[in-house]
Amino acid sequence: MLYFLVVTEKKSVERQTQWLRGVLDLAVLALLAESGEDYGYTLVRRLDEAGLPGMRPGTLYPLLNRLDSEGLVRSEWRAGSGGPGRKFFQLTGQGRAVLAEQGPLWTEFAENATAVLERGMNS
Amino acid sequence: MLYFLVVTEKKSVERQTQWLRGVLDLAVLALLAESGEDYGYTLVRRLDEAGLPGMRPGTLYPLLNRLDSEGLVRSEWRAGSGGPGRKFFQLTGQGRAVLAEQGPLWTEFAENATAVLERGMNS
DNA sequence: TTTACTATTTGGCGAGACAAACTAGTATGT
DNA sequence: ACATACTAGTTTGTCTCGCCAAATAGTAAA
Repeated sequence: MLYFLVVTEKKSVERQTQWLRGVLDLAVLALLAESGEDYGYTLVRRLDEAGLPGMRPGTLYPLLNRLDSEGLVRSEWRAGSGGPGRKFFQLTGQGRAVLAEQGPLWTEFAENATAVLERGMNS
Repeated sequence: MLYFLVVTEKKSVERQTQWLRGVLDLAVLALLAESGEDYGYTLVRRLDEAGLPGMRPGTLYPLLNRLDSEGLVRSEWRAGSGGPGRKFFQLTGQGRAVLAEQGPLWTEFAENATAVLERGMNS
């Protein structure tokens, strides 16, 4: 019974991380748009607070570098005030454009998916 | 310029297919809950009508078999009235339980993600 | 018998998320 | 001085799942 609980809980976590696929990068762009700039470590916290928990460094940092090499963000090393150096990221014009273009598409998709699930659950 | 258009359009499509990860199976369970039973070919159409377009047979059929082997649906071959045989799927109790448990989690996740994106877009 | 529509199967590919281990700078308590 | 803990970022190998393409086949209409 405990085993069952553990398994289903693990499965839920795995599923939620699947859900992040494809929208995590938009979420990061959105957080950068909101704060002007930020670095990886605190972005993890902000994602967590925003209800998108469980981000691992091995997920976020490669993503940030990917966004960088795609030109959606730019990065700059700065000395850390208390702690090691930090790589600050900020949105580029291109990044802002992608966010403006893809954000509404996500909203629409999410609404459609939610509608399907709720119709199914109420039958 | 045309090249650019083609590329960004392709990227959008790619992104939307990423969004399906982890929720496509719930959507299929929901459609089966709604209709009692159904088979692959028409599920593609129903997904399309529900705003989750572009499903390929190479995606849906393996998914249905996965759900079958996980015990979330059960399947039965029946002769097709006009056309080849059809493999009908219907929800099991376990499938219904998974839908009831995971569906609300999706709703919550989708709302959180949407909120983050919208805060980002309005700043 | 050719064409078109319906229906399912199979195989290979690739993006990206994970876990885990690693490097390192700073701060705190003893 | 030393151990410990916290902050910060990197690297590597593995796995899932959705994609594309192509094969297989039954039925129906021309």
